[in-house]
Amino acid sequence: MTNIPKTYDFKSTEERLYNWWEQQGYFKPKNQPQNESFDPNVPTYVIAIPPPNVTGELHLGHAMFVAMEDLMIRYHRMCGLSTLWVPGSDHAGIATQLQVEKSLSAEGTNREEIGRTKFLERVWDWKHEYGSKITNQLRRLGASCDWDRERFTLDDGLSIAVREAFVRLYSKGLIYRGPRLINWSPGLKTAVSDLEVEYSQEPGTLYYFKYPLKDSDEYIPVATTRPETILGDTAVAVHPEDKRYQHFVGKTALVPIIEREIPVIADEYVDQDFGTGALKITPGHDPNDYEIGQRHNLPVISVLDRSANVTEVGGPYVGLDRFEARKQIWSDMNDANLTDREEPHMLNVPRTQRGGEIVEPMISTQWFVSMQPLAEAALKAVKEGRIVITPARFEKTYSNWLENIRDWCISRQLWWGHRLPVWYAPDGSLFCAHNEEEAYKQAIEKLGKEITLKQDEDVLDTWFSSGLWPFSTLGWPEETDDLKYFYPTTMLETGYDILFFWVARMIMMGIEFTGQVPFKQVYLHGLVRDEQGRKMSKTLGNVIDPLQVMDEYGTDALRFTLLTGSTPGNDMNLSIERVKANRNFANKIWNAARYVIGKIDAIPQNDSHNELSLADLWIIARLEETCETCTRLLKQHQYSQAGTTAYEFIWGEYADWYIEISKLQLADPNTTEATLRILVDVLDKTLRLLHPFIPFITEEIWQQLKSTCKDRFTPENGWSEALIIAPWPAGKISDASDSVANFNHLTEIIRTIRNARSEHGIANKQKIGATIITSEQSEMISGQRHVLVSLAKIESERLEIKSVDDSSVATDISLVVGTTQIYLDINENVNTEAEASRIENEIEVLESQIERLEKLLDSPFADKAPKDIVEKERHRLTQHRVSRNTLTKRLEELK
RNA sequence: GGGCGCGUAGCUCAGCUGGUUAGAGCGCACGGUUCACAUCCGUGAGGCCGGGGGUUCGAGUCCCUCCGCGCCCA
Repeated sequence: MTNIPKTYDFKSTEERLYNWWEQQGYFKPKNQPQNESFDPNVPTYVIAIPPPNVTGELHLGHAMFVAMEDLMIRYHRMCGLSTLWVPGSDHAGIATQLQVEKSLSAEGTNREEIGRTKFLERVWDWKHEYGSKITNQLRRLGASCDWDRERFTLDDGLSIAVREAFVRLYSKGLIYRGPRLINWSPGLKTAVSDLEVEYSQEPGTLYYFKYPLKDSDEYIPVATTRPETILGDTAVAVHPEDKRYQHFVGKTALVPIIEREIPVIADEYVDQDFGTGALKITPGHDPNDYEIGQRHNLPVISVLDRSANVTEVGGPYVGLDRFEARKQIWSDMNDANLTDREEPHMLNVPRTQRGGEIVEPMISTQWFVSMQPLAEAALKAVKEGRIVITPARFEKTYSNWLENIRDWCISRQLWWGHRLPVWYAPDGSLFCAHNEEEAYKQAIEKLGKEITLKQDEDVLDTWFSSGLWPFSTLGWPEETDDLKYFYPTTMLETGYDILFFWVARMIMMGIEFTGQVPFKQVYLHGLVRDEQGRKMSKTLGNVIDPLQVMDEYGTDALRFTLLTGSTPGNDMNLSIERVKANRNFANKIWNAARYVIGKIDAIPQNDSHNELSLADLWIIARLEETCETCTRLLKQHQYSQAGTTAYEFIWGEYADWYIEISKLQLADPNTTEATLRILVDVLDKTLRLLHPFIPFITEEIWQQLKSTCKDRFTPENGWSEALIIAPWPAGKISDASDSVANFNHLTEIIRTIRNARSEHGIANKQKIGATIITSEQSEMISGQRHVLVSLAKIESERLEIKSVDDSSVATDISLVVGTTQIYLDINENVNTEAEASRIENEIEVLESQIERLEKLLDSPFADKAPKDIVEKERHRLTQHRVSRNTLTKRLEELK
C-alpha cells in the first residue's frame, strides 16, 4: 500500500536533512542586520556555544550541551524569534600544546629544539587538520548553529578582543605583575590558576621530628608531611596560648642539617591539636605558610626550582628531585638523631587538572587580574535578577565563590595562546599596548630614544579569551551591527562544572567591557556518568562514545535520552537500554505516521461533513492540553518533563487509542474525511512539539506528511517549507473536559473488560457477550458501541446497553467501573466459586476504601480543605458505594 | 570546617508552588502471527517514597534530626 519502510532508517535521513537545513539557510537568524528587510525590533534568542577544544574528540558532555541548546534554539526558532546560535571552538592552550608536543616527541624532537615560530606553525597545521573534526561531530548531533558566524578563540578578531580587554584592565590598574606564591606545574613548566588545581585525598606520612634550638639542648617537636621543605623553613610557629611551647617564642631555631637560624614565632593559625602543635613555616612552598610569612615579615626561600628540584639553598641536596630529597633528608636527619617517628596520614594532595601531577606551590613572577572589583558587579547582576541561574541553588554557589574570590593568575609559560600584549625595554620598563607599534610609540614617548622592545614570552590563560566569548564572537570591541542587535545574548547553557571557570568570568568580563550582562539566563546541566553513576574515564574503560551510540541507535534516540533522562543541575547515569527504548520510540512515531500517510493515500477524498465523535473531541482536547503543557514546561526549563509529556501523548493516547478507533471511523465513508483530518492535525502538531527534541525523524516524517496531504489537508497557517521553521503549537487549556471525562470512562470500561478476559485466559480472537448497565452514562456508552465491540472484542449482537437494572442478567463475570455495571458472558463454564471469591475480594477493597473516605469526610478535612478537593472525595465515596452495592447484589445472586 | 545534592518498584530514574489510591523505561510473569509498528500489542505482579520526630485537615513533597552515598569550596 505504501513504499514507506517498516522501520525508521536514520542512517539515510540524518545527514541528508542536516545538509538540506543548512543549505536552505534555516540555521541563520530569520532577522539579522545583514538582511535588507532587517527590523531591529524583532526579539532575539541568542546562545553562544560553549566552545569545545579545537582538537578535541566528541564526548557525551558535548552531546549533552548540543542536545540542550539545540532544543532551546529550535523551540524559540519555531516560536518566531530571531534565533542565533553562535558556534566556535577554543584553542585550549595546554591540551592542544600537549598533543602537538606528543607528536613532536614521536619524531624525536621537541618544541625547544624547533623554536617558538616553527612550533606555532606546527600547532596551526594541527588545528587546520583536526579543527573541523569536532565541529563536524556537532553537526552530526543536529546542532542548528549559524556556521557562517563560526569563531575560534585564536582567530584575528578574537585576538584583537583579547588584547583590547587586557589593555583596558591594565590601564585601569586591574591587571598587575609581580612575584607571588602560585601553583606551579613542574611537568608542564607553567603556572596554573587556583581553579586548575584539584585536591585528592591520598594516604601519606606525617613525619615527626625535632627542631633544634640555638645554644640549647632543647628542641621543639614538629610534624610535617613534606620534610624536603624543611630546607626552606624560615620560622617555627606555635600557638600563642600553647602552654607547652610559649616559652620558646622569640628564641632561635636551627634548620636541621643546614643549620640556618630562624625565629620561633607565635601565630593563631597554628592548630594545637594537629601533629605536635608546632608548625614549621615554609613561605616559599605552602600557601598557608606564605600568609603567615607575610604577617610576620618572614623571608621567602625557594628551595625547589621550575623542575621541582632542590635549589642551591638546599646545600647538600642541590639538584635532587623533591621526592628524592624527601627520602634523603629524612634519612640524614635520622642519622643526626633529629627524627622522632612516622605516622600514616591522609594527605590533601594538590594535582593539576591537566596531567594530574603534583602541583608545587612556589614563588614566581606572574600576571594577575584583581578580581574583587569585577566580582562585585557580577554578584550584583545575579542578586538583582538581571541574570537568572537555573537551577536556582547554584546562585548560592556562585555568590559564595565570588564573595571569597582571589586574584586570578592569567600568565602561562606556554607557546600556544594569546601572547601577552606587553613589551619590555632593555631598562626593564614595561609597555602594555594593543600592538607592537603602539608599544614602541609609548616607549619613545617615555624613554625619549630608540630602543628595542621585547614582547613578554608568556601567553594568557585560555579562559581569559573564553571569558570574552559572548561578545567577542559578535565583533567586540567593534560596535558591529551583530553586537548591537544580538547582544546581550539570551541564554548561557553549560555544565555546572565550569560555573567558576567560565560562567562567572564571562559575567565579570561582560559587565566590565560592555556595561551589560553577557546573557540573561544561565542553565546548568549535570554530568553524564555511566550506568552505575561512575565518572566515565579511559582507565575505567567505561567511556560511552556518542558517535557509536548514534551509529547504532540514531541521533534522535541519543538526544531524547539525554534530554528526558536528566533534571537541571543533576548528574545523569546514561544507560544504553534507555537509548534503545528511545530508538523504539522513534520507530513508534514512524509507524504511526506510516499508518496515517498510508490511509491518506488509500482513501479517496470525499466531502462528508460528520459531527465529531467522542474520540475525535477527546484527542483534540488532549492535543491542545499537551501542547499547552509542553509549552509551559519548556518555558519553565523543565525540558525533561516536556519531552516525556509529548512521548506519553503520542504513544499512550494517539497511537494506543485514537489510531485504533480511527480504524473504525475510516471504515465508514461518512466519517473518513474528518477522521483523516484529525489524524493529520494531531500528528502534525505532535511532530512540531517533538521536533526540538528529535529533529531528524520529525522533519523526515513531516515532509512526507506534507507532500501526502498537499491541498487536501492543510494546517491552520498552511504548510511551511520545513518543520524546523514551522510555527510552534502553543495549545490552550481544553474546554472539552466532558469529552475527556467520558472518553476516560469508556477506556476504563474497556480496560476492565480486557483485564477480565486476560484473567480468564480468553483467547484474543474469542468474542464474548456483554451487558452494560449504566444510568448516568447510557447515552454516551450507547454511542460508543462500535468502539466497545472492537476494542474489548465483544460480539456485536451480544452487546446490550441498558439504562436501568430491570432484570437479572445471565452472566459469568460481574464488573463495575464507577457507576457502570458490566456483565460478561464468556461462553465458558466459569467456576462460580472462584467468581464469588473474586467478587468478595473486590468488595473487600471497596469496603476499606469506603471506610477510609467516610472517616476522611467526617474529619476536619471536610471543612478545612478546599471545596473542590472535598467534592472530589465525596464523589469518589458515592461511586464506591454504588459499586459495592452492585457487587454485593451480584454475590447474593451467585449463591 | 563551610555549602550543596542524592537516597522512591529488581535496575536506571521522574514526581513543579503540599491535596489524600506514588509514575515511566528496562527487567520479570501470562497471553497474542489479520492489513502502522514483534524496535510491537494486551494483561499483570512488584513500593511502610533511607530511619525518627515535627508543622498541617492532609507530607514522597515543608521544617528538625540521625544514617548512608556523592560533589563543591576552604
